[in-house]
Formats: sequence, structure tokens, C-alpha cells
Amino acid sequence: MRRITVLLAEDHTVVREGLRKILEQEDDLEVVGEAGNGRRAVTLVKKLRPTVVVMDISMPLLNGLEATRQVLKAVPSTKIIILSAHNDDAYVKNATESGAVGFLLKQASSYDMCRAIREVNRGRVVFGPFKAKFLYEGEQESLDRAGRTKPRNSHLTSREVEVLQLIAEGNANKQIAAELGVGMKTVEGHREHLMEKLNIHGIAGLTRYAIGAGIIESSVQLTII
Amino acid sequence: MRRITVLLAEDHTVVREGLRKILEQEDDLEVVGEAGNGRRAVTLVKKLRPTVVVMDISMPLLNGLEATRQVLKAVPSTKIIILSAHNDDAYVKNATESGAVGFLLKQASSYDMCRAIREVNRGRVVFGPFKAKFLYEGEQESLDRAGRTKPRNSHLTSREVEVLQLIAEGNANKQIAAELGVGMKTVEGHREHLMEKLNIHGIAGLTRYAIGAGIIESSVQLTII
DNA sequence: GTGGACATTGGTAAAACACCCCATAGCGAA
DNA sequence: TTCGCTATGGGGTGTTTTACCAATGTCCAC
Repeated sequence: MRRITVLLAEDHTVVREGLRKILEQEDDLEVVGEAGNGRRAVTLVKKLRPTVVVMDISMPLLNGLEATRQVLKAVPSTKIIILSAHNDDAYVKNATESGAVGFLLKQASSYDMCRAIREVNRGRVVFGPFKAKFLYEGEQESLDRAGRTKPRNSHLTSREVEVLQLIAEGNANKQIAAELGVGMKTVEGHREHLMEKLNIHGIAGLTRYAIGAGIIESSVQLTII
Repeated sequence: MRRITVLLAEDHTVVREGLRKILEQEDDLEVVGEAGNGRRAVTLVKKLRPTVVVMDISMPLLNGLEATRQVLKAVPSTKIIILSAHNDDAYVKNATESGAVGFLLKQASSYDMCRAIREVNRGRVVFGPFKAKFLYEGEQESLDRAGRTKPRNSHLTSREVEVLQLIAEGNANKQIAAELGVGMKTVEGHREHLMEKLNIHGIAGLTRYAIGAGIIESSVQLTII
């Protein structure tokens, strides 16, 4: 029997290792790789060609949704399950639009996760357990897995989203350029473009926007002060 | 040999079950209970009397820090390790003030977690890996497990909170100075002080912190990506 | 094939920020 | 009273951001 190959993309090491332990106890599942950030996830999928990717949304360098788009662009047959701590409709909708075929809450059990992996492997779509109205009301072409990025009229290009995330994570242009492997002027260009598109001029505003848009997360709520 | 009894307090089920799998593979560790929220953690500690509690900060009903205080009030001998995704000094300090004897990042490995459990069981304090200057420079009575409220010396002053809020709202130093009716150098001074206290250097990080601390809210816009 | 969107890079310049140094005054605690 | 914290100010230096300008090449859609 050929086992289902799985790649784990989750930035918290102890959590990722725990997920691996769970999957290792299933005879039909095989963890072939782990990624601690979204960019590495894309690289490893190209290299390892796993059947299924379990992808956390919140990851440094490249968030799970953007990583999903890039993975599907490179290897469209990959089945991607988004793992999220949040149950907002917007997250689910973004996940479907990114091309993921599964959405799993961290509140779900390990049994749910294993089952979801088997389901997407069989070609099914697994979104739940929660209301998934977005999947049926409105445009299905969001689910287009053919490859091309959707006509996200609204706005930011894929590259601009990447830069936005890196800015909101506190990286300077120089660091972003190094991370993306491009020149600093390129990064500046993307920054200018997205600032003009969003009509937000300043790091603080961009950071708040990124958090509100779910591109990154803020810190946990604590009333420290 | 008597095994070290551990209680897991973490609201994300799949994550919690993964942590359990990790600990189950250690001969000297025994998971005696799991809690999905802080309040249940307190209840279970009273009932099960575990030696060590691995406690997530972000949990429903009762956050990990408040749960820690209540646990130690009821069973002072309990060794509590705070599990956090965030590395801000403020979180570490809050953890120490709550009475926890360990602080572990989720970025840590499963090996780190097991070792931390063994260390606190031996009566040691485990905070790392990161700079924990607050533990040594300044008052050690932070570690006081008796329960008394500590004088809040490392907290931001009210002026610094004002400046932090204005920064996170996107104001430049000049605007902040005008708003507060002080000189620009004064604002710069406050900015430097609070950055050093929080060990956060940069507008993006400060903004994320301010949102996480509830000082400001992120503009919740949806489905933009 | 042509136009348009996108990604890429270059120049220039002003403004803002980050990180040091320092001082004064008030105010409360040891 | 002395010490420490806080708030207020100042000087200087180097880096980073922001905002303009311009250009090239790719790729897709019409």
C-alpha cells in the first residue's frame, strides 16, 4: 500500500513536532518533510512533491495563504489543508480563494486532522466543522485550481502581499530584499505601489492593515500596561 | 521510579494532543490530564495534583497567566511552565510575576520542552532561550511565589503608553509632540525608553504589540488579499 | 502583435527614525 | 536626605523611510 505523503508547514517547532507524532502513528500516513516558514514550504513542496500539505496560516516570511498560492502555481496537484486558529468567515474564504481544498481549525482533534488528510487525498474538499456558506453562495471560480492567480481586482499583487507581510513583521527594506533575493530598489518600488493602492502611508498603518486583513497576527491579548 | 506527572493546558485540541504524543514517548513523564481552557486547568490541578503544568497563555475563559496565579494560590507547590508563541520581554515578565517557574516558546523543540519539565521538577527555573535580563537586573522578588502583587516597575509609564498609542496610530514624532504639547526630543526620549523596556525596536513591532495589548484596535477589514 | 499589468532596477532628495551622549526638575521611597 | 524613577529637554550621527523621477523585460489578454 502506498502511503499518503504529507508535508507539515508550521512555524512553532514543538507544535509541528507534535503534529508529526500524531501522523506517525497512522499506518497510511507518512510525514516526508517539515517547514518552519511559508517560503521553505514552497521550496520543499517543489522538491519532495508530497500528496498533502498541512499548512498553518500564520507563518513568518510567507504566510500560509500566499504559500498555498505559490505551491499550487508550481505543483497544482498538491492538496493543501489550511490549519488555522481562527474561525472567521474571512479566513475560510481566503483559504478557498487561495486554492486550498481543506480548512481545519486547531480546535479540531487529531482524529479530525487525519481524516481530513485522507479525504483530500481522495479528491474531496474538507471544510469544517463550521459554516461554509461561502463555498456555495457566489463565485465558484474562486476555487479555480488551474493555476493563475485570480483577478483579485481589489488589489495587491502576490509580490506586494509578500512585501507587505515582511514590512509588518518588522523587516527593513534591506532585509526584505535579501529575503526575496532582489534589489532594495525593487522592494522600495513594491512598497510604494502597495502604499498608494491602499492609501496607507506609514509602517504603523500597514501593520494594522496586515493584521486586519489576516496577513499576520498581532500578539496575544494581555493587559500588561 | 515515580514518573513526573504533567497536566497540559492548551485550547487547541490538535496541538494539545500533539504535545501529549511527545510526552508519552518519554519514560519518565506521564500526562495525567488535559485542559482546554484556563478555568478547567485550575480545577484539574486541584483534583489531579500534577507535579508540572504546561500552560498556554492564550486560552478562553481564563488566560494562562491568571490561571497560573489561581493554581499557585490553591496548590503552591505546582511547577508551571508557560508556553507562549511570543518572545516579548513583557510576556516573560508577566509570566514570572504570575509565579511560573518556566517560560517556553512554541518555537522551542520537543526536546526543549521535555528538558524544561525535568528541570522545573528538580526545582530549577527555566526561562529561555532568550535574553531574560529582567530576571537578574532589578528586583528578584518578581520570582516571589507567595502571591503578593508586585510593584510594577518594568511596566510602561502612563506617558509612554500615550506615546506608544500615538505611534501605533501612525503619528510621527512631530505630530505626537504637538498632540501632547511637548518637545519633539521628549517624544523621542519616551519612544526610546519604551522600545528598550519592551525590547521591541521598530514601528511594526510596536504596532503589533499595541494591538495585542489592547491599546489600539486593528482596522478589521476583510477579504482583501 | 499590441497594450497593459507586473516585476525589476536606477537616481535624487527630504523627512523620519534609531541610537548614542547629556542635563534639569519633581517626586516618592529607602 | 539620598537614591531612583519619571518627565522634560538638548546635541549628534547614521540608517531608514518616503516620495518623486525614469527605464527595461516578461507575460497575459484582447
